[in-house]
Amino acid sequence: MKNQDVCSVNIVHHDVVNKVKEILPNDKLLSDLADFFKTFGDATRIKIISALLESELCVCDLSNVINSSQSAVSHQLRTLRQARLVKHRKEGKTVYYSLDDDHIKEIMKQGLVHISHK
Amino acid sequence: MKNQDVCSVNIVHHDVVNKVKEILPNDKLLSDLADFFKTFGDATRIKIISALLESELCVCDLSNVINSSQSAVSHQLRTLRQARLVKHRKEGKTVYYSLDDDHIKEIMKQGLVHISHK
DNA sequence: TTGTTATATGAATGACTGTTCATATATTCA
DNA sequence: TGAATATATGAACAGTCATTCATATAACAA
Repeated sequence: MKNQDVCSVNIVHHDVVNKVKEILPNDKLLSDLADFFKTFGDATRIKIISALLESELCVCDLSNVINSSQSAVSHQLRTLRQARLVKHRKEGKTVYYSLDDDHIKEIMKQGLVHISHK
Repeated sequence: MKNQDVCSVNIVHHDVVNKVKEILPNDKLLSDLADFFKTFGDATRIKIISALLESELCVCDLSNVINSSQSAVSHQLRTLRQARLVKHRKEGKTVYYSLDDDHIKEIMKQGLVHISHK
């Protein structure tokens, strides 16, 4: 299935491959990391996160700010909640969302720096 | 279509909404940012990036290190190339890939810190 | 209780994406 | 030139995902 069988015979750099294999984090961790970034990989969610960088907001406000339907926002907030990127508090009928963590701001900043440099 | 029509009548916080709307980056930038993060949002690509954090590698080495087929790796390298996350140099039949930019290491580090804290 | 409003959610749909398989290209070697 | 090897790529397929629509839930007000 994998081409290890084919390729292991003629690996170009045995030593480098082995060294990298040792240092590489395990699959579970890397898969979790991919899932974490995947959460940032959608325009609607990025807009929600960006908006929440500025201020706590309720669902209706959010849907207004980023110009998406209430349902779409609600679905994406669910995703963000499950990824533990946002937290929420309830006040009567209204639910207020905010960012869960300061790393998020840092990651967004790094991303912006990167794409601005290109 | 959007629920602005419904919701603008009874926005809970007019002032906050307007302030956030002003500060929020434009759609194009946020969309680019989402695309940037989307590139990190796949296990195969994260593995490739992680491997390249350690050392420059050719396609065959990469496919060995992360245990994926040569074709799958090649396809994902194309994606990473288009996102300008990796660069490559050719030496005979062999193509060596490496990370394009130091921001990438920083972003990976931040991501790891985040998921490790949860 | 009844009506209204804010939010959540399930189902359906269309679009997107990653892998595989087969094949093409390019380079080296005999 | 012909064979072998490293990499790239197009097509097809399967799985994933974001949105919409309809509806449910929950809280408040009359």
